[in-house]
Amino acid sequence: MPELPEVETTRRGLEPLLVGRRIRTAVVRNRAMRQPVPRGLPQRLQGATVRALGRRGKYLLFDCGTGTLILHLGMSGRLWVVRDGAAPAKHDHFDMVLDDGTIVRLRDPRRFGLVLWHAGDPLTHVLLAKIGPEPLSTDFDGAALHAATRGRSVAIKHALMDSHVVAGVGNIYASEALHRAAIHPGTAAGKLSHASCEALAQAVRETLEIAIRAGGSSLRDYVSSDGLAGNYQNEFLVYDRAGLPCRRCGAKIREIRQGQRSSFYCSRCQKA
DNA sequence: CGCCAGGCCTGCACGC
DNA sequence: TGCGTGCAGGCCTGGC
Repeated sequence: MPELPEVETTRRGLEPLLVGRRIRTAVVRNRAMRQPVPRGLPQRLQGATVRALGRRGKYLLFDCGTGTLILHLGMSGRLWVVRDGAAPAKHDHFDMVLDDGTIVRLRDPRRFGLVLWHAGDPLTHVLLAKIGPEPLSTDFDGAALHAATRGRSVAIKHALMDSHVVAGVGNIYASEALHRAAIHPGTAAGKLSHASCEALAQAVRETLEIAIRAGGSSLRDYVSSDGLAGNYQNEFLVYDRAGLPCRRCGAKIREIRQGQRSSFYCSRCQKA
């Protein structure tokens, strides 16, 4: 479930159910995530009231007053609300039981996700401190993208996925935004003009906003649960559309490998 | 069996 | 020396 639109969709879905609620108990069934889940986490959470549910990049931030639960969904993580008290399944590693009996449950088969605790300002956490501008904020625009890419020879697709350049853009939405801006994914980031950076920053913003409006994308391992089903996968311009016609010009979408990740683009719309 | 998958970190060799 | 870069590999499970 993991790029910014999916995380934001999750955040928006959980926020009204969570904020103001007390956490009755928390259960950790498997500590072996990308980093070990802190041993004392259930004790920290027990009795805490969730004051706010925020997001920075792909990280969800549960403000508990005395500290923050930092949660990342990795590649295969999903966070949803269980209302019927259903028994946890194989990869359900973490539960928060609220004072009204609902359960917020994390399922993450690959365990690339994170469940951490941080006392104080979460933005000072080592994993968050150096993250670049939020793409939907005014901090991110053509000038910011231009400044962040000067002198860099890396492919722009790669740069977009670099969280230090801009937060929250992953493999799907990098390809999508580049198509929207008519920029070839292999273009050296530092060669982009001011105008191209402006177009690309705008395209990143539009792509993410449209995807959020669609509730994010639902791929392969998605399990429908709580009205959190996303639909943006039906609107992909290029992602996973190799060989299919470009929605804009009709030329065949191509697939290449960049840094061991798949990139998709239209060779007619997106010039090198 | 091998390959692939929405993330992200580390280590290495290399060039400037 | 120190960076940026482009790789490879690792962390895991599951689907094809």
